[in-house]
Amino acid sequence: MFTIKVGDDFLINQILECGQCFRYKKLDEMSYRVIAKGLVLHVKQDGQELQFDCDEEVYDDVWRDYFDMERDYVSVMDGLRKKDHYLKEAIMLCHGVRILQQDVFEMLITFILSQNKSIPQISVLVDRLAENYGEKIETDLNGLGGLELYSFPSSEQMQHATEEELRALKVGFRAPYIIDAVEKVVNGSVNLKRIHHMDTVDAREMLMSIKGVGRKVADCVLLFGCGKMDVFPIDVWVRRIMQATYFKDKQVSNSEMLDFAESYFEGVSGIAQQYLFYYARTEGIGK
DNA sequence: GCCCAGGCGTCCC
DNA sequence: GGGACGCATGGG
Repeated sequence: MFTIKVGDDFLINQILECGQCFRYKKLDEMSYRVIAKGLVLHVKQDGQELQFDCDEEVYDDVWRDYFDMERDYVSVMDGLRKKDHYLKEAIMLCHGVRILQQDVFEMLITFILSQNKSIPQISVLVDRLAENYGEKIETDLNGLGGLELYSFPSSEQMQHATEEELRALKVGFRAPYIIDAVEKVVNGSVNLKRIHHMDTVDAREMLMSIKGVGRKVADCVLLFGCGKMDVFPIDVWVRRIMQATYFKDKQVSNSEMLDFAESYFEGVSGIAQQYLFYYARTEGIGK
């Protein structure tokens, strides 16, 4: 057990439920189980106290980075709040959201799966891939009652997966996309070891060489798996809220929206996107 | 049965 | 570059 103090820029429920993470389970009010980095974590927040069921060393090695603890979200929010009343209201409700630093390969496959799926359905598919290709996680936790948990597979663990196998897991038309992604990652033409150090534009171009990876999926991978804060994934929800706010009086294309976002949000468009996304979903904007 | 879901590839202009 | 359409599958 390890406990730290957090400010009001950290709300575990908002962080996990804002649509970036697909491998958590709510156990109780502000209490969750998360599977990430080949580990199971139980985390609970009680006001300013954040409790991890691990020791300090594991926190320092794994979870500090995962929860993006070194980034100053207070400053980011201060900058964004000043810009307009939409951001001000979004941040008032979503001030506890942070961008998780998740595994790149997991994000790649997860967001390939995400197309034309609802968020709960994506979780089902991700779990199914983990159960079939990942490793059973050994835990010494009490109260799991025989529950088996599986880590998300590495590219190596998936490299012999076949299209028929994947279709049997009900990934549908995304099966060949996953095959192509695994192949390119394994053979190195998409180098995920180097991607963190690459320029956003180059990294995006590399990801988009994979069949089934377009601008939106690539930008989600860059944001949630590579720490690139200067991207702006546009999905149906972001499109709705952007039309309802910054582009009230005219229909705009995605590229117009992107041009606007990348200059207006000044290098933290990805974080702004996440506030707007969570805000749009919780407030049901455009629905 | 119909529509929609964190889109994308293909075809066509 | 941009619009129309098909794509597997499941839920409402």
